[in-house]
Amino acid sequence: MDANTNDASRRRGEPRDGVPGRQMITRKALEIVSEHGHEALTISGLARALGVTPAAVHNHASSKQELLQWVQEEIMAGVDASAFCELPLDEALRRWARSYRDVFVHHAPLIPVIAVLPVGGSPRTLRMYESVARGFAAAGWPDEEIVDAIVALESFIFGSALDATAPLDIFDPGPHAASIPTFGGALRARRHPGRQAADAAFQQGLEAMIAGLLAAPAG
Amino acid sequence: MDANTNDASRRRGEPRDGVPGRQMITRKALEIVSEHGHEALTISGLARALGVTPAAVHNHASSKQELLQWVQEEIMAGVDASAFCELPLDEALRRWARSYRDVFVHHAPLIPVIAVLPVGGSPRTLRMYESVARGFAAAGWPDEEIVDAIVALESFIFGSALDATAPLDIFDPGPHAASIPTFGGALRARRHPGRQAADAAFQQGLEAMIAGLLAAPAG
DNA sequence: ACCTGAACACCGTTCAAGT
DNA sequence: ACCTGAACACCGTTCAAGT
Repeated sequence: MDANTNDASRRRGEPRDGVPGRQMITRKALEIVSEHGHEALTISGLARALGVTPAAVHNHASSKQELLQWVQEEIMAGVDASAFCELPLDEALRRWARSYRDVFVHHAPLIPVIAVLPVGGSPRTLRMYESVARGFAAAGWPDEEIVDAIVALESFIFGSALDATAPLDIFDPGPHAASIPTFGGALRARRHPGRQAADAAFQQGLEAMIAGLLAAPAG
Repeated sequence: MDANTNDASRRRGEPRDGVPGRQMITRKALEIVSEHGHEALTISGLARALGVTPAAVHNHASSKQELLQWVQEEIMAGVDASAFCELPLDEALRRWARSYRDVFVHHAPLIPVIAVLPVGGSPRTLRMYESVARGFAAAGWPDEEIVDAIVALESFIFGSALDATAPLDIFDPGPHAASIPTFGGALRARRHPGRQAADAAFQQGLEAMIAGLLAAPAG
């Protein structure tokens, strides 16, 4: 039983007891995404969960885009980019990439929307990029190669997190199993079942990309 | 002027001249996505473009999910996985990955939806996986490593295509430019401007991942 | 300052009724 | 077989009116 249940007896214009504000709205939004997926994150549903009207939410977040930026800022707080000033580049990249992906696996359904969200509205995201860039620079990378490397890693991270949101039976060939003997055999030979499969693929790809990047920093 | 403009004078129940059917619906859906982005691909809008009611579209595709599977099957036809039976694995992977990404950059806004769509409904997608798996197997890869490698590459491909859909100014730091000296400098030092930036990051990442995978097939 | 209530222009989906 | 028309339960967004 939540204190924010809809109270139909409240008269119009009467303020609510708990000030909604950005903080409470963002918190509730993350709660909804965690429990019911990103398709459940609607202004209307959020307002319902807060016990107010959709128009009241719009009074704080002037658009759904702004609401998503609040969520982005909140989520990026979980990404750990602290290793770049203490560890060698490869180890720092490993830690950063894992925590980055973990955050988006935990809030998986938000990936496609946050991956294309401008970062200017999220100071925390900018600080993360600054840390990663410093790691590359400290390792002797030339300025003009750094952003491409970061974008490539981030693409892999987002793609992997996206993959982790796919249904477990995404590779189920259905009635066409007979036409894919090799791939079907490879599917059955996999070491890690269910949810762990996506993790294993991420680990393998991350090691490959880091090794490949650090072996050929000239692009 | 399209022949499919809405004809309000047609009486109810009267069949249309051009049979809509799966083929015409899919064609129109791709047209809409190419011209107006994936957010414009709605059953209602599609019906409007076809000059019928939304219910008429539902008569063929019983849900939006089914419509998207038709689109998936159509789009995957553009992915070239033919190189795996004629070229060395690394070169075949390069060709496949580039054509795969090109297809989804061309139909960019569909990535987040198709990336998590079960493949059982798309025979063409299954055939593609079979070709890639055969390429790995022919190169001597053990069965249990193949799927993870494919998934890792695919995650990077989807992530890169997703990145290509991001607004050009996604890295614009806005009022916080002063707080990111290193990253800001790296942004200005990039060799490739605008749309080419995403391509460059993809190329660098692809070479890194292929090199990394083929150097350590044991994962 | 902040909310309600009502409106507007949309969605996807279902289904009886028509031809 | 295939479509229309109407309905249902939703969206995001705006805005006058209330306190």
